[in-house]
Amino acid sequence: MDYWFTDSLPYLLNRAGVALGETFSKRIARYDVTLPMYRVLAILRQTGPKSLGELSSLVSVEMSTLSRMIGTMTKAGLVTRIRPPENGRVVSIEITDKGAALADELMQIAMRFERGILGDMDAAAAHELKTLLRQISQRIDRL
Amino acid sequence: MDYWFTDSLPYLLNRAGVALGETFSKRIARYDVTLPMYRVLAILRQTGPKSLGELSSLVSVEMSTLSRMIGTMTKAGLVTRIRPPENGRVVSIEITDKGAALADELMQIAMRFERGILGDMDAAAAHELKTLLRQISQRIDRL
DNA sequence: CGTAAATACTTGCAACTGAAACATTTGCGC
DNA sequence: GCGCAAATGTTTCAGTTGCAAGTATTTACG
Repeated sequence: MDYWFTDSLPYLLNRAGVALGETFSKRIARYDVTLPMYRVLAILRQTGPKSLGELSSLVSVEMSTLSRMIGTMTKAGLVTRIRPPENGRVVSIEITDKGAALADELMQIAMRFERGILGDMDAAAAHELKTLLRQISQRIDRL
Repeated sequence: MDYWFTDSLPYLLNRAGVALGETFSKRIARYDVTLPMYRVLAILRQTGPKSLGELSSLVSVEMSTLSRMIGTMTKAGLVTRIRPPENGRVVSIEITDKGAALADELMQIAMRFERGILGDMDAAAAHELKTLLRQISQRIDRL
């Protein structure tokens, strides 16, 4: 057998992803935000308003799930749903001041978290890793 | 701001992981196996019987979830639960012949799938990627 | 040896998820 | 313009998940 499952890319990717996600989730739990919520906030904060569909693909979350999530985030005062006059079937999600402040705070935590993990890793290697991950995503999309 | 969320490691990792998982899940759906089930089968097939706890950490799935999953896999005749005489509180999960045959078939698909993604990527780069992913997991475990 | 603590797993329950059905708005062909 | 198909979100419902509590077995300790 020339194939070893625990050396396969999907396995290693999942393992690292789950571990990272779980650990980071704990760090932000006290802000009453889940990891996907943080991702939404960070993206809105750094790239401005987005439609549900755009957000869905950016954060890799099903649209139905995201729709509900935006509902609870709206109740929490972190984002607002806006129906743009020029296109009535789109919903534009915008971050509130409160949401932006929270995003800033959480991104500080994320920065430190990432440094803690990549910290003593060769900077070039870290960059290489990210480049490869981007390539993987692209290749799958084209598949 | 010297931090760009969509360039962060957890984001890129999640994005690639979700995309890979979704695509591969579709490829094995017709065998009536979910992705986590495939992982269980592959590990059992390649490394022999495992306790629930071991499996849980190997496949990154909660033990309660896994316990139920093993239940349905047992009903499907893919694995068996065995209570070893020497330690009655452990449950040893063993793969059946049917499960082994399925695992072999699915691993062939996984092999081709991985080749399709890493195919035209530099072999050294692919290896580097895996090494880095392993390092990430280790660093988090120690965190 | 008997009881308390630890280990390993299972189950109950509330919350969450994904697929399908539904609703609304837009654009296209005529 | 009018009807119909496509685009975009929302809601419903059945199935799944994770946490906490429960059960069973083994180990430790007085």
